Amino acid sequence: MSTTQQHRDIAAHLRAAIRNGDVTPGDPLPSESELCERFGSSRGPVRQAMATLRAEGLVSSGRGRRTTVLDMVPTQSFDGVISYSEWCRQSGLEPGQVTQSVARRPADAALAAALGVATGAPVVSVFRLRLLDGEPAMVERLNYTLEVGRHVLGFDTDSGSIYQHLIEQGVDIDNATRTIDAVGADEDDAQLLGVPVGSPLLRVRRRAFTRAGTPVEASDDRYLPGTASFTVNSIRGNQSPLSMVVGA
Amino acid sequence: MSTTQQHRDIAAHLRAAIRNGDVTPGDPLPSESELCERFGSSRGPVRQAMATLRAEGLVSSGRGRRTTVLDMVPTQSFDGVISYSEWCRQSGLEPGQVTQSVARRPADAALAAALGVATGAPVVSVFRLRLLDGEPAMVERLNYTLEVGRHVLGFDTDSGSIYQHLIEQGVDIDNATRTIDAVGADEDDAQLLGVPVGSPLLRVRRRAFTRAGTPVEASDDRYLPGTASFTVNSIRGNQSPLSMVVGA
DNA sequence: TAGTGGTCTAGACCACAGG
DNA sequence: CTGTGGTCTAGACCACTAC
Repeated sequence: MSTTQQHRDIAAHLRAAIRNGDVTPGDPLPSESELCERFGSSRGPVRQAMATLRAEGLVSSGRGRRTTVLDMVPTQSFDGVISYSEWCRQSGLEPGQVTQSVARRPADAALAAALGVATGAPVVSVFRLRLLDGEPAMVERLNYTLEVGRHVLGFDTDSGSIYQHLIEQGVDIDNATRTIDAVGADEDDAQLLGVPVGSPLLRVRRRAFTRAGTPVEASDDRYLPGTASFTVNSIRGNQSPLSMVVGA
Repeated sequence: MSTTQQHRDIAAHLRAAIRNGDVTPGDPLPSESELCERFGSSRGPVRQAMATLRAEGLVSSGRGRRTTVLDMVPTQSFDGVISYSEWCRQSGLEPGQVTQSVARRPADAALAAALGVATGAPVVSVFRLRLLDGEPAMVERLNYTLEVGRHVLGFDTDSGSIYQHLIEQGVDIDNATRTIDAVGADEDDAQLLGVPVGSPLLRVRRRAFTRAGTPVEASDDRYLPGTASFTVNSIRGNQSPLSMVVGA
């Protein structure tokens, strides 16, 4: 929104050129001075646009070298990162959900630690089977602090995106951490997804925070293999925001 | 390396302050003008340092707001991303490897596509069990184009990092894409890792490229659950370089 | 050696959050 | 309102690559 920003225009223009195939992987992008002329701007906005593309994993650059196009890697908005419904829509697929339970209950030690509350403090938990184009795809276990979860208790969890609902209620969700690993299906997972107990599932645990750093959500999503995978692009000389760590 | 760079100094100083606990999650960082004074620099380098911290998921900022510290999230160098040995060392653990086979063989259709060569063209494949502090942790299947793989054929693959060796040979590895999902152990995996066939494993497939975009490596690593997981931090208003995609 | 991207300066205006 | 971070300008020098 807001007025047009040069660096966004420039980045969008280059992104489009890459996606259209006007410049193909391995080709150089126009030089910065050329882009300055073409967009009638100074070097600042051009460099900011380049930094964006670099962060998205679309291009690689370096001293003396021309900036070159890498293989196209899809990126994802924050909404798509945190909301299954939004992710489905961005992928052109139909999300669905079958609520198993919505409950206010006391937090066990692990959940309390994740949400930054005392053990036994009340939290709101949602347990849903999620569908992809009508087929079982993921088992979702959401847990919210009471302050946030109270907006969930009065919401029809079969109707769609809880995240969307929370944003509309003015809940401040600013950042999230996801931890990805593999687990075997437990009995609930197995029954809902229609696979044997112990079958491999891709587990994504998510913690979401306010701007001030207060935890608001701690969740556990388990995907059927083949329905979802994660892709990340790393470039030499960049620190990767994704890290592999030892242990569960 | 090279002369001291202000933006790196500033970023390093702030990173250290965060890790030392001088500023704790939720606290504001010094304002940009304050940092300009303290480091005797103009705003450019300060903003570049902030952009780095933001990309690393360490801080969150926005118009009018102070830049605030998020929970500390480990980041990873490109070397750590691509090299198991380097990752272990960064984690303070001892890497190990037991080579099962090193072979020059013709590529099947899938591998040929991944490496950008013709089906049946010769490639170099390495199959190793990797250890973490002496215990089985991961099954590694590496595949290189012939031009790169010829440096591997004469290398003692039980001695350590192939990536390190390739870099020393002057191989140009500039960027890599990792795709993460879950699979069941096949017979080879099961035997080497000491788990039943079908047990959940975390699979990381990696494709590595030169600056010009030529594929050089296509690999498949399968981790025992509990030995490795991935963590990523996402911030509202940023595009995430990690994306979740439909399908295997 | 010519041109590139990386770094830096010293200014400026604006949108927005907070008191 | 004041101060913040976001955006932008118009210059400059340097390290490096490719020729």
